[in-house]
Amino acid sequence: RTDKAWEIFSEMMQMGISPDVFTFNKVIQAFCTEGKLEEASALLPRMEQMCCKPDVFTYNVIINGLCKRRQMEEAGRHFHEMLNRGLIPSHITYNTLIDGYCKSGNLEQAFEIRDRMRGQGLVPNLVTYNSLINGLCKSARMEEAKGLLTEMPREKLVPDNATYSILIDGYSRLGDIRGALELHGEMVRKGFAISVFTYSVLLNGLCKEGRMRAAEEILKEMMGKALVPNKIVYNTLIDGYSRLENTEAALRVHQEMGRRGIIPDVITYNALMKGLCRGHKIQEAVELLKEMYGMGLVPDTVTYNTLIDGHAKIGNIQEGFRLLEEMQ
RNA sequence: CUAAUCCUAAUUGAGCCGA
Repeated sequence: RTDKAWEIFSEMMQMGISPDVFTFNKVIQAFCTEGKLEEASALLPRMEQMCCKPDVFTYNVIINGLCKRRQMEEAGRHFHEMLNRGLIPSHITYNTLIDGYCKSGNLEQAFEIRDRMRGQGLVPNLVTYNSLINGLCKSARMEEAKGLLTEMPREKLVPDNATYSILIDGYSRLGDIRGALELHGEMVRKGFAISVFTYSVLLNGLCKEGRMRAAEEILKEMMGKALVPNKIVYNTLIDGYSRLENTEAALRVHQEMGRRGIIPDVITYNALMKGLCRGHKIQEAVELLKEMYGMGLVPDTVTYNTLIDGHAKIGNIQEGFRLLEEMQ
């Protein structure tokens, strides 16, 4: 809501209340999260003339906005700009850049930033490790990822739920369910407080492999620890059953989530429709479209693509085109 | 208010590219 933020910001200036660094940082952050990075950068000179110099937070926010949009060259420029201004980058500055480079697939540069961080006397922390491990996992470099995990205790760092879920997800996406389950077993053995989030990652891995029996077991284990499944957990299971065209089971999970008072979202319905379409139960899928509307949910591109694809696959091109028009 | 604002992990479609 940059519009609103900007409005209030202007209003406070009109009232003669001068903004401070904090105020500016918030406005800049708002622009960044909306992807209006030009506007965000344009505020730097303005804040200087109005009240104050940009601080490390200011730069972190901007660099993060650029990293999130994979504009790494520009992020690097801002990083150097902050150095030129005599500002000392923090852990967060470095972590932000490391994550950005990892997500852009430039692991080399990510590690270089880590070294630079060390050179400045800053010790890589948990987020640094998690970001790098994530980068390695996404590049299918599991050995090195695991290597970083084992290196953590030497740095007096304790892996957290993010660390484990990153690795479990990494193994899962490479089809290495054993590796994923092994890590899970390690957490259980250690008596680690596994979160619902982490469970959902493992469940997703099992579901993608069609291991629904195992998934149900893990779900039981989770609930046995008094953890409450959330929407994502249910959506994941529905997707798993849908991939196997087990529409009965998918619908059963859908009902179960309703019984537990969890409101389905667009993803829930998209996953259900996928199963029905694959099982050639297109009519039922279309029924769900109505049900969605009834719940105040707005079908998205995925919804329509699923249905159009379903119709196309059974040769009902005409209905496919009708849906195409309906979505426009 | 202010030990305030900034960093890391999960769920849905089709197509394209690649093997």
